[in-house]
Amino acid sequence: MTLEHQRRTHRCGELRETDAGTEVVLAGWVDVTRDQGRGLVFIDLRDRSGITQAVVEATPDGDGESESMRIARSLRREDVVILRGVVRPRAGGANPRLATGGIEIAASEVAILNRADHPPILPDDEEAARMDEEVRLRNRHIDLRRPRMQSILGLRSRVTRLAREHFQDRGFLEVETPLLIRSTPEGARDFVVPARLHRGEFYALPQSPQLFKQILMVAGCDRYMQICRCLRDEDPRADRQAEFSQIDLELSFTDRDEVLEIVGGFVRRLWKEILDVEVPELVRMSWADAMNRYGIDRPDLRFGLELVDLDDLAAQTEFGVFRDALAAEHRGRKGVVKAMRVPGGAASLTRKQIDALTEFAKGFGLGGLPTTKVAEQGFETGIAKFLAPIEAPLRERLGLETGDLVVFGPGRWETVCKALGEVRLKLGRELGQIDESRWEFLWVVDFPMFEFDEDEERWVALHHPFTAPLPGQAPLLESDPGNCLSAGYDLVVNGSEIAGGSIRIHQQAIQEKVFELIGLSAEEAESKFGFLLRALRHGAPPHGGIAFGLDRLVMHLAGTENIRDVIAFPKTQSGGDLLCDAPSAIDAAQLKELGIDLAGES
RNA sequence: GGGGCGGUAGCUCAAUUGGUUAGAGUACCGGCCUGUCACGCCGGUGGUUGCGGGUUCGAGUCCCGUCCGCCUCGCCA
Repeated sequence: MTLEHQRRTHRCGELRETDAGTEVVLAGWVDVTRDQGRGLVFIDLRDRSGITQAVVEATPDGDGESESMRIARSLRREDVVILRGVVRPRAGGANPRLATGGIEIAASEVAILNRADHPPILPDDEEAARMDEEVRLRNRHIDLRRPRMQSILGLRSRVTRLAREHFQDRGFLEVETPLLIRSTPEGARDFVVPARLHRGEFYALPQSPQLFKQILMVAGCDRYMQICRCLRDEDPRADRQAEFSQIDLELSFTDRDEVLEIVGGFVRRLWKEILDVEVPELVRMSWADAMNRYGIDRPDLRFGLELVDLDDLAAQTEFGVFRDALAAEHRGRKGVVKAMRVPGGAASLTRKQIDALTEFAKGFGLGGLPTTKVAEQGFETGIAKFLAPIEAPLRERLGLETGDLVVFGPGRWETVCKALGEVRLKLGRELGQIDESRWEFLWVVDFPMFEFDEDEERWVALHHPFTAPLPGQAPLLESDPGNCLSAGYDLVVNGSEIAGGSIRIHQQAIQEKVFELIGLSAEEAESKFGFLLRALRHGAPPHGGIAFGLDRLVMHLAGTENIRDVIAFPKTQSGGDLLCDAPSAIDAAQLKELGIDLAGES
């Protein structure tokens, strides 16, 4: 049998000095060749597992050019070849940069499985880092050959394998849920698919399997898991795609503590097995604490720069900005004054940087960003004169030291939290306060059930409208929905939300009440979510669950900040697939069959 | 929908105030080279400057429009 029809015996990253003397057959892509002249050609052969150097040599008596030598000299990058030879220690010294650097294959026979056209890009990690991502995405079949990308694909595969193993070992049943479902109100914009057999009607692609996994609980599945695709027609970000994956879980007869315990165990196992990092028992923080101290519902605990409440002290000053902020009231909530101590900030931040920070904060709705510097003799610059009367308690509360900068955020609570939270993150990054080697996990719990939507002038569910109130909080749905806490929870690592879920409403009456509060009439609720309400009537167990953002999880484990790096075939910011050039126009015949007329350009 | 940055050879980039035939590295093609591994040396091919329009004697460069990519605000139950 000729070489090109034989099977490889090893992969390109496997052979070591201990294999010396073995005859092997390797197949792969030509990474590069080094032609030393008529008598000697090196071939670096690459597959997913690594690179092995093969050598084609003229026979010592030099009886002219062999067929293998002729082929070897003709090889070009990314040609697909197979070769046979004997493993031997390197004659020319080891290459410490390769795992196989101690050996080489003395190739006796080389055959071409497939010639490659001149490749538009090369699968080189260093070049890829400089390359326009557009070019990489357009040539994804080559980009994915890079060692880094192969390694991430492998990592992602290990994560999904571990998830299936971990949860299925604990009684979770893997169940698939439909992709063509009913469009539902609330939440993100749906992707929509025309229904040929029902002219004028549409399926929606699922934003998540939420309702189906709840119905699986009603159906007695007890514990469900799925690695599923979710689709939300919203603008992407660096860590967000319209099409993404979740590790989706749901449990019956459970409570919040059990869910957090099970999920915490999985996360600790993941970090241990993938990164060999011991993650301690996960801490919990209330949403209110997170917002007040970090200005955000997913705090990055790798650094300080915490926000401190100053309402009482600010009220003792004559500073109009503080007094106005505190006097203002919005939807029953008084304005606040918060402050942040920036250690050493008086020296490390220039006037120009502070001005830029002010503009940055204004971008989040803050009226301004008063600051002052802490000197030996008192406060200097900025609003120092207003602060003089409260100097001693202010120093104590913020732990101020000479050389610090203090940043103040007066205004509506939501605005101050958002703006100072963003200022905190920006300063943390720019002042090099973030220890990239740390992993800071926490559960954020005790979310409010609702937040008020100023534009639509109605309550909207902070999590989703199937989230249950915390035990004992249900009466507040009637009396004070704005202060009713939910049984929702988010898992946060290093300021990034990697999982979120809740204990669900399993009683129809409470579900109807929540629908009513978010402005969904009984008729609408019945028409949009009737199948869920009907299920809740037919014996729904208490249940709850969670979903991991798989892509983001892999981003953290892989150490990348680009979600496209962890998705084999990602989309661009405008939702395009540059490899297959989707989306695209479709035939008039297809449109006709679907009963769709396109409106003219508007 | 808003804001910012970018688009010149296959790839990464350069091109003075608007001025000759748009250059370099690399890749690619040809030749040479028996221990390379970012191989080396010699020679060569390669351009709708994203696209369309305008100003100008003359546009990669200035103006208008548009497309595409990235970041970001809004949005993402």
